[in-house]
Amino acid sequence: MTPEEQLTILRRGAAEIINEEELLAKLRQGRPLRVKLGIDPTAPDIHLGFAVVLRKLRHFQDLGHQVIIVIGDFTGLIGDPSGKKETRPPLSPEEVARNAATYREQYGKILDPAKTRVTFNSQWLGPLAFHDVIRLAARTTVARILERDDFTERLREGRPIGVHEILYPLCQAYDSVVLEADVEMGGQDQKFNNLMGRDLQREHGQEPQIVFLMPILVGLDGVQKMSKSLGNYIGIAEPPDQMYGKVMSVPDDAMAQYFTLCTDVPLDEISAIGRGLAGGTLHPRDVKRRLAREIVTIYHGADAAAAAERAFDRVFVERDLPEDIPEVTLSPEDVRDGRIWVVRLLVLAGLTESNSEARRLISQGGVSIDGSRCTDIDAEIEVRPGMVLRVGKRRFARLRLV
RNA sequence: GGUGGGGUACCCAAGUGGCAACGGGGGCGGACUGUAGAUCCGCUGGCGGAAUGCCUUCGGGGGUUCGAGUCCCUCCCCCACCA
Repeated sequence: MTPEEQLTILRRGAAEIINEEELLAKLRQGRPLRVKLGIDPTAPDIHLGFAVVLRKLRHFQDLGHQVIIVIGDFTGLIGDPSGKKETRPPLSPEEVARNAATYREQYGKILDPAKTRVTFNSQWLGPLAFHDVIRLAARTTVARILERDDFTERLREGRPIGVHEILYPLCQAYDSVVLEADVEMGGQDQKFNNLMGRDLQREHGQEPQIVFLMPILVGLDGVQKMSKSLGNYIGIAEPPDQMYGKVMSVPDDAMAQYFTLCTDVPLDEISAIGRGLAGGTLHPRDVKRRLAREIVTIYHGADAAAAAERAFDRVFVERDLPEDIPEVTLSPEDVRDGRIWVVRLLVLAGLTESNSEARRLISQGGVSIDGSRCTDIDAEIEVRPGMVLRVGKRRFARLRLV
């Protein structure tokens, strides 16, 4: 494949490439490029937002390039300050190790493990002596580092900035030097850090890396970036049904971005979809169903996606019961004369956390038993095995008696 | 070392003697529908099988008061500015 063709593939979805000419020049060298991605091992599960970057790495791999994942077990001790409004508490070595292990398990769903090299930056950052760190720190200035948007903002708002946080970009940049990276991949919020790598490589007489930035995927709320801590994410290891449902809850406005960044649907087809939506010839729901199918297929296969769609329709479109309902066992002492108080029943079934919550849901009309709504807080329910309790649209339990 | 500002529920944030605690976000439920999308409405400490009922909660611990998030004492923690 010609370098120009490669560039076309790589460009898909990219937010910014600094810069394309240099990337093209590197591609023309005809050797496998070393494409680096630093991982901050804080969130243990890979979600679609993070997958955006991994998928781009996969594109590089498919074009014959080498991917190097740097698990930032050392920088993880700092916690990437990017985009953070506050200092992040450092992770313990145990946490870092556990999270790194999870990553190793999960990235194989996207990357080709045979073409992926995994490194830990404690390997080279750990042995540095304090005087090495000082020398490294001398390569840049406080003013330069404070240029970073998030630092500037925190400074202005009087929020704390730890001295160790200032070292973060330097550590990451040093990774690039050690690995002689040709390209550093990252989310858009990594721009500053990745540029620092470029500068530092130049100082070390290396050919500077290409800074390759992908957009930040918006989360399920449609506003904030997808992240584990905000709870607005779709994990790539989540079961198909759950994944499908979550994709269906993506706001309409975010669909185009998801198609571009999370699926392999060709770009011209995506813009055709966009036109169809704007012109009213395509129904947003159908488009979203397609999106959900595409995404679930990537991580679980076409069969699972089809099954997830059926399950979704069953529960949310037809308002029918799902096929698999968790069973709950009642013991005889919970039941008196074959009856039990609804509130108690819901709590015992684990459908509500407290009596108060159960009362609330009942009076709001959110509880039904065998399909008929129960609005009486005082109701005595005659228990029968196989009875199905439903709270809201999504919580179910089937009764079993001992 | 000095001065000043803070710690309230999942988060943000009001509240200077009557507080289970304004408001926003989030979450949950309902209606509607096009899906867990959009919009509108409601709920959002626990116990309590109906209470103007009881218990627990405003950084910790004491105290004043019929009554304290609110006043007093003390301790802990965070931040900024000056040096």
